[in-house]
Amino acid sequence: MGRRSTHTPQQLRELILEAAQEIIQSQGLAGLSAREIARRISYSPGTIYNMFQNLDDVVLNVEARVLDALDARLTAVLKGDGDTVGRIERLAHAYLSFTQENPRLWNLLFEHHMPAGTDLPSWYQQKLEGLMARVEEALAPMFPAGREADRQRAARVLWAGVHGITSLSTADKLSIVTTDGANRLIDDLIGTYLAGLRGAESGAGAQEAHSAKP
Amino acid sequence: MGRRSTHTPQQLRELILEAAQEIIQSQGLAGLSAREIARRISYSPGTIYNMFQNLDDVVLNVEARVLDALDARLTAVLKGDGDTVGRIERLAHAYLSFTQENPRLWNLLFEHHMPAGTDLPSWYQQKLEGLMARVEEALAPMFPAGREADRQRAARVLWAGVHGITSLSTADKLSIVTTDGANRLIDDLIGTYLAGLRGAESGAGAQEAHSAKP
DNA sequence: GGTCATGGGACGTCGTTCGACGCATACGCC
DNA sequence: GGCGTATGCGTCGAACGACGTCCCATGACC
Repeated sequence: MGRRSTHTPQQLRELILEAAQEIIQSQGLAGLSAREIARRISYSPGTIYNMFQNLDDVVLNVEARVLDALDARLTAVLKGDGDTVGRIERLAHAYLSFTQENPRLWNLLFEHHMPAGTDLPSWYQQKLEGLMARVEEALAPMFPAGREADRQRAARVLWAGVHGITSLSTADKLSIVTTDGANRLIDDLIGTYLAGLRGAESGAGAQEAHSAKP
Repeated sequence: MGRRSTHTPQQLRELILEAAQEIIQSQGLAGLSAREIARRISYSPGTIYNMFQNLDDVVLNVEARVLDALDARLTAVLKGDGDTVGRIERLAHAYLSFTQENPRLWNLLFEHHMPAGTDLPSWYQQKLEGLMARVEEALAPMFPAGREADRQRAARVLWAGVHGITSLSTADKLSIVTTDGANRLIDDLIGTYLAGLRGAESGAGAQEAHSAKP
């Protein structure tokens, strides 16, 4: 069979990723197969291997799309204004909504592993750091200059905490009945943790939450 | 080939689960196959289907063993005494150590999903609640009688928070370099969250879900 | 001798490879 | 410029080994 010239290589890549994403979205990673992708885009399985190294490579690129979509969502939410706590809560709830709207795509990020011996590509790590940067950004007003390390740690703790609540709740492993439960837990985490942060600050006299340092 | 009578059904089950656990431990869930289990225990693949419904069933029972092992570890850690915060931190670090010693077994709990339409069995949910009960237990001294709902929420938030840190850290998705990083984040979470709890208590006499922000 | 655990082949699936095919393009020739 | 041929390479689909699962003749135990 000769070349078709119906799609440019770039279009073909997108076609494959789009199909793969749809399959994962509706049937989970376990439902993904090279043959099923090929069927959907009316190409043969072999063609996929012209564009990607293997199925893992396809999956990794779908993950990239998911991370981008999540980042877009968080970025949009940060556009509005409001007090610091409110912004953080909006971020967290946006994260939770995203995972609830796209549970299988989000699960993909954690159930798919690189074959042994190969690390995550650096662009992947950069996308992760970009997400974390959103939290640090929202957290910035609470930390005076010079406390970047503290801000970074707080951002990671909150990010991981929200992730944990989200993860256990979508996996149905937190003994939570309602969706609302996860939202409440997130508010509790953020409210209480930030209260603890402020308490430590004022208690130690090192810094004040919202006021400028003398 | 006739019956062997070299193993009782119960022994055979254990043999299968043991082999499956070893495979997952060394190669991850993706490396597990009925044929590989059969090879290791010197039975044929068909025999596995006499003892278990299918491979998912085998995996689910391996998960049960992992949950039991984790529970035993947490229980042992709670035996000692110390102040409340110390006990909680010991719990959390025990959880983290367990996941670091058995990363693939622990991952199993989250990368394996029930086939669509079937829920987690109730005994599985009970094991999860048993784990959560450990946290509530350690948290008990901080809550007066009548605040069981608050204690339950705090336990879930802390459990999920530690889980999130652990999860992202073992998946290498928290931009953490050292193992020590995860430990520090956990201490920060517990210390700061509990400080926030205490602040809310002394301020309002009792904490409330959303009003924890002063 | 009857029961039934067991072995192992069968079926349809999978990921991945690879050589043959034939379309799109480039070139040679008139 | 037009036409025929040669070349390159995108594409197909068969092939391979491994997979989950099913099935039933077999033959070891009671």
